[in-house]
Amino acid sequence: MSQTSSRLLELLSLLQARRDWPGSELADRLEVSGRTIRRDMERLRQLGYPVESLTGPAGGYRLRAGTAMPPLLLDDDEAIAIAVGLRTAARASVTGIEETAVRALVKLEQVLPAHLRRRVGALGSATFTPPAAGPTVDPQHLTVIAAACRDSESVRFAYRSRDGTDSRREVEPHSLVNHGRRWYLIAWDRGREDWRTFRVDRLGEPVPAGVRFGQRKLPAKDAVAYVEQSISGAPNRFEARVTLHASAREIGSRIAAHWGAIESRGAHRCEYRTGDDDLSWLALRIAMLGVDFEVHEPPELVEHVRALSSRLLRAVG
Amino acid sequence: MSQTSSRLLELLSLLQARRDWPGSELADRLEVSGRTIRRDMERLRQLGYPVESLTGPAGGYRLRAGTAMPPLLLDDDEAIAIAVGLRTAARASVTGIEETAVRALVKLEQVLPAHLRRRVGALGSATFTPPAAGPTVDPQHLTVIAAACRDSESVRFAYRSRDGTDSRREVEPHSLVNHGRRWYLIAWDRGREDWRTFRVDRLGEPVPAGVRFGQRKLPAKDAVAYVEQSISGAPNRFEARVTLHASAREIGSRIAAHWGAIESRGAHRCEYRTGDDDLSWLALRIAMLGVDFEVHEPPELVEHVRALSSRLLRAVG
DNA sequence: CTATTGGGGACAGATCTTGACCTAAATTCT
DNA sequence: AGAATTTAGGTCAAGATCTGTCCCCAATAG
Repeated sequence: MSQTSSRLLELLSLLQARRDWPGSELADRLEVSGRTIRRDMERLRQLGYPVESLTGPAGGYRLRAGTAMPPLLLDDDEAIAIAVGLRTAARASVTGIEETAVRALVKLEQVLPAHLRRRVGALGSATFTPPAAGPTVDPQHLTVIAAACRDSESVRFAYRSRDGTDSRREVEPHSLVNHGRRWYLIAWDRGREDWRTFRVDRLGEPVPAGVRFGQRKLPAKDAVAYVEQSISGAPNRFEARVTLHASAREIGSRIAAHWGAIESRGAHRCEYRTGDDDLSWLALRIAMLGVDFEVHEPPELVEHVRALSSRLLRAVG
Repeated sequence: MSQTSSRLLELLSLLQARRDWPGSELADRLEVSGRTIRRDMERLRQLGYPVESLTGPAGGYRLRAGTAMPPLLLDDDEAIAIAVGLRTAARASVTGIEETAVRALVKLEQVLPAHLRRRVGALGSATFTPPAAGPTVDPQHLTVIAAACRDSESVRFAYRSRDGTDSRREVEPHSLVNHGRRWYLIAWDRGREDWRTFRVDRLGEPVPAGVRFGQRKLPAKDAVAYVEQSISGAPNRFEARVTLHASAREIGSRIAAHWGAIESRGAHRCEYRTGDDDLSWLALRIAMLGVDFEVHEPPELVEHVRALSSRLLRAVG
């Protein structure tokens, strides 16, 4: 039944797997006549997929880039590569596509066969994460929560608040926001009967609670605004000010805009301002620039750099 | 024409965008009767997509994970997120999925609409790449070459050899191999009339030459073996041996296996061996572990760490 | 010029699709 | 327990679609 539909899908799959396909080969593979293949191409074109064709010997069909995305037909390995890629993109915190990456990840994981999911999990744990990078978010947590947001389903999880006390929460998730290298969950806390923001790196074992809920109105313009006003009272980070012995041009080409501001201080000097929660990570980020520098603020960073320096000296001396 | 096929695709798209869909809403949206929706679900199930359904109020349809990947129907933003994610996965050089990531990227880029490709390019340049990480590969180069390998199409590019001489090449690409944090292209060099391996980070402006060719037989067991025998004479890297002041367990949990070998030297000591082409990157990777250490080899690394230490000391006065 | 490959019109028979109507089963809410 | 809601699916008839065959045309590489 519906042989036509499945044949069209298979055709799309073949056209994505290789660039050029002679019609006769397609007819052979799909066990239909050449005439039907020509008609299928006509159908695909009518569906909006731009199929190019070349006549003559060495001719054939070819799927071009069009104006809209066609359905992607992936084999197992490709699906895994995409899942792994999206996980790192979701963690990146610099490109500005983290939230979209999570959305795509939710879509992918919803239909990802179980055996592939296991392989993704195994690969994910092999990724190199510098310990100085601060607490990292489990991509699995992100997808569970994002799925719950999308489907208006409440979630239960364990939470460790800033002061270290543990608790169990049941919330109605509203949205998941990436802000300043951190993920925040905005949700209505069922127990507290109020809105709360949770740092995703501080919650554990999120599980969908299976209870659907109606949308509540967020007491802010939008989710990002809410996060900003929630965390503004507790910036929880170090703001560094350093002078780099290099031109602003030279440095600017090597640093993404999200990572701090650069101001020129002459041909061979510039000032770099950047912030972070984690001193080690902050220090290394500056050291990685590979130029001489001077740390002005904060005093904790001065102390940290000094400690790092002596550790390195001990290492070789 | 072929309304059924396009409706099935739209149905798949809707089922991927949200989890639960009441049949009536689907019927409404697709402007068909409820009976047709039920029949479509039957069709999808026969095509192998596991559609779950719940009866009663709050019931509806839901696409579950099955045993095979269904076609992924992405919106523009999601496609971009996937492209960006795959680019970073292709560059990762630790997870072992780089080659698959490139293959998926080729598939995606072949059908990626032009306006989306521009957005991907813009985002890619905003990524943070530590300057100490050594020469990086342009993902665009990777996809051009991988596509040429897949489609047996020859390629032209500029190449700078190890000793710094520039040349233009026209080759018949055989395969693209990721080996030891580097990308290598194995190809038949048309000008030299022999097999060559090229480091992808040293080639520029690859363009498909439009000439198809027949497969030649590679003079080695497989592509990986060929790369290994080609580069074995020129390891071109530093091998570090350091003692870390921490237990092997503690360190092992923070380092991916690909990044080096760890051997226990008692409860509070372990030996770490790792290699790299770039001293800065090597030094920082060790420093990032956040524990005290001693560098034994190579002497260049000792010197480099000493220099880094004094730079840090200068930075804080 | 010739062989090869896609494009497509016409036709007939087979097959599929759809909505309408109806009954059954499962599940939630009252 | 009972009412309401939602999916499941059988049946039917009218209409649309699909397929293979046969045929000729246009473009292209060698």
